[in-house]
Amino acid sequence: MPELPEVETVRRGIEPHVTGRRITAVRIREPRLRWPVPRRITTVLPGQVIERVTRRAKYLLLRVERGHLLIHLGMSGSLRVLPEPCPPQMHDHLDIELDTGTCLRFRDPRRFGSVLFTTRAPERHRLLRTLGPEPLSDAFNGGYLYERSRGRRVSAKSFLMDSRIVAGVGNIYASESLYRAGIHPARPAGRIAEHRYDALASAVRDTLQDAISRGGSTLRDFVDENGSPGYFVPLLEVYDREGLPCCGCGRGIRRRVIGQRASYYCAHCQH
DNA sequence: ACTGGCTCCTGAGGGC
DNA sequence: TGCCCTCAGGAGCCAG
Repeated sequence: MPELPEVETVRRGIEPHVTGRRITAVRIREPRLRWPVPRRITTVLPGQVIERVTRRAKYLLLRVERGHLLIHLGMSGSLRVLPEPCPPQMHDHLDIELDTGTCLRFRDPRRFGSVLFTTRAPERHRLLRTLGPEPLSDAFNGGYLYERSRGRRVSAKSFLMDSRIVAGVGNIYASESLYRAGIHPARPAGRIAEHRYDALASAVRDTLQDAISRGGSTLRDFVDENGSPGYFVPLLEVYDREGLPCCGCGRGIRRRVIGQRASYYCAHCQH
């Protein structure tokens, strides 16, 4: 599933192909996503130039002249740059055709993704305005986490996955970061010392940054009709490794559901 | 203000 | 080989 590093990889992958390009047509084939794809983008977007592609949390933002297209990949969404027309397949929800003749195609079998359009400042959009700081920004640090966590009884893992606290840290990287920081995922967020939050903030940043670097080097070419939609196999130390030896102590990795989410950790190395 | 639980949907994977 | 059942998963939303 696309986590923040994959979304960033997708952003970097499509950026050179769409920036500065004028949209010639938008075709919606299957509007049913998490929210219906707004019909008006088929009339509003054509003629507009895509000025830049940015990311906020796991949302991709395509800035056009008179608004922003918000794209979320959900858990099975992908964006591909098609150099020339090719027949759409099942779950291909929409095409954004460009003046270069290339086509940006959005596909999402499980329909947890979304494609929305706003003419207002994107940070004011209801889905973006409640988001906490970006995990790779300076605003995200141990002191910030410590302050926000006082009095909170939720688990460290749920706390870290709360997008109002920090944006875009999903299930996989929450487990990985807590492991790196030596913090037990079920520990109440309000009962973690500040220096441990310093370690956690660094772990989150390093884990995501490592994965982004890996994504950048793993991808051959983003322009590929059949190939890679931007996913890659990240280097994971605990996620989905139940029963396998901990890289640190050799004891078995455990799996436990915390906050309705599978969590993986080492009971010996994390407290 | 917090917290936990529900929801959307499909494909993968296990059991038989 | 094939069918059926269960379930994971992002994250907004709602109820308590």
